[in-house]
Amino acid sequence: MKDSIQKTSAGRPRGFDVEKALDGAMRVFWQKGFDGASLTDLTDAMGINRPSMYAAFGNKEDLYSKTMERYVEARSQHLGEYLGAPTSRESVELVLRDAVMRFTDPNNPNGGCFGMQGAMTCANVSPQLKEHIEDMHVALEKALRQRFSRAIDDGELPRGSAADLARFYAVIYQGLAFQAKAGGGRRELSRVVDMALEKWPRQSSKVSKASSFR
Amino acid sequence: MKDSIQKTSAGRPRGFDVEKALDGAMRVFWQKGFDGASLTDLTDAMGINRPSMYAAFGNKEDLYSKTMERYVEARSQHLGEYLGAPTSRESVELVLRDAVMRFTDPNNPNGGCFGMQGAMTCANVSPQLKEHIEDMHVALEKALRQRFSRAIDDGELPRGSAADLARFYAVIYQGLAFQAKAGGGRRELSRVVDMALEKWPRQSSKVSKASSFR
DNA sequence: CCTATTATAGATCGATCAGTACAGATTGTT
DNA sequence: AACAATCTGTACTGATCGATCTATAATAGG
Repeated sequence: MKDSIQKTSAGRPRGFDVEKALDGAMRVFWQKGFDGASLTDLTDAMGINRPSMYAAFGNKEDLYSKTMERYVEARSQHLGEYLGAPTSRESVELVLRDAVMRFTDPNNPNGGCFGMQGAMTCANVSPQLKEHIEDMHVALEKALRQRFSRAIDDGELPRGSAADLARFYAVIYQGLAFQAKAGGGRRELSRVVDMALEKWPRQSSKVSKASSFR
Repeated sequence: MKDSIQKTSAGRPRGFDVEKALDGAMRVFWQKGFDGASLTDLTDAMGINRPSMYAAFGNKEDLYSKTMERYVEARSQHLGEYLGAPTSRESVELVLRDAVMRFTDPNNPNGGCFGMQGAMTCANVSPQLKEHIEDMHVALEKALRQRFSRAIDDGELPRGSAADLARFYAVIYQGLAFQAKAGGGRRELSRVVDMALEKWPRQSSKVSKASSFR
């Protein structure tokens, strides 16, 4: 039989696209959270009915887990690219600029970050999934920290600053995600990124010039 | 009878403390979100039964609204004090330090900020309440902006920086709240506050000098 | 064609949801 | 003591929840 290669499995073929369905489910979970999304909401958005969903994905929590996985996979792929930039500062800037674009994407019905939405609404899921979601959020900070460590080795950054910088920009990232849901537009959030990469403004009376702030 | 002064209302007196009950409800809403919190969860935590809750607070959404009001009232009171500091920078520092303490308070079973939790889990509430929650979040940024405007008039800050600074520190605030839920400890978040009030670290070997991005 | 296998569709399951009816309990007023 | 008013506790409502049963449709291998 040599199955397992998912070749031509006998039987009626699936009448929907799994990834499209996951995208539909993600939209609903993103907008309503885990508890707020009902099976009716989900299957409607997925374009399938209940038994098809259960056969293909297991149950509601499994479906949630799979949408989350799909989301983080796409995200971490981009993250990897950005962290490949020559300097850590360029890397961070790429990450943050891209974040602003995504968080404020008008094509994205729900602003912000699906992963963060998940972390705030996963109170009623299994401990394992909860832990998995938590790990996911540490991933960004961890990736940044590794990138900054490399920058230290390269002489781009002073020693001992990797962990602090990683945490700082993780906070910026997450703050941007929330602010995007709270009315922050693309231009405004871009200014925040500018500032996060700059410094506290000089005293007024004089100066301002070099720091500029625009 | 000149009622309305809520004096000695005839009838059996209420057997519970309204504010204690609201605190119990807040804990549940904070942990589970609006959809995730069931009436059983809520009344258990409030120490009362269903009819008492409905008689005293209206319905689930009203209860949610009242816990939120109670939360923001306490918060805005402290905020007002902090913004009264001599300089805007002191004000911001007080706000952020206090935020870190609250977000990471071990007595607080749920980390982070209840208001932000609300913004992420209010998809299934009425549009009015949703709007009210949104306004609430703009309030911090607005208060900061006014404080920075005053600082500009005082000559503490360069002209035209109020809106940007307000948005920047609002992002920091909200990022801290989320990071507190994602494992960030008190020491780590305090370092982030330090950095938010400082500047990007100097280059180690040479410089990236004026390049400065953007 | 026949059988095995898998997916779809509608109906339905027990459990739980938010909300309430009703009877008893506790107060102030007369 | 009697009454009106208010709160509490139990049990219940219809609706909806997540999940499944059953029947039928569609495919592959024989």
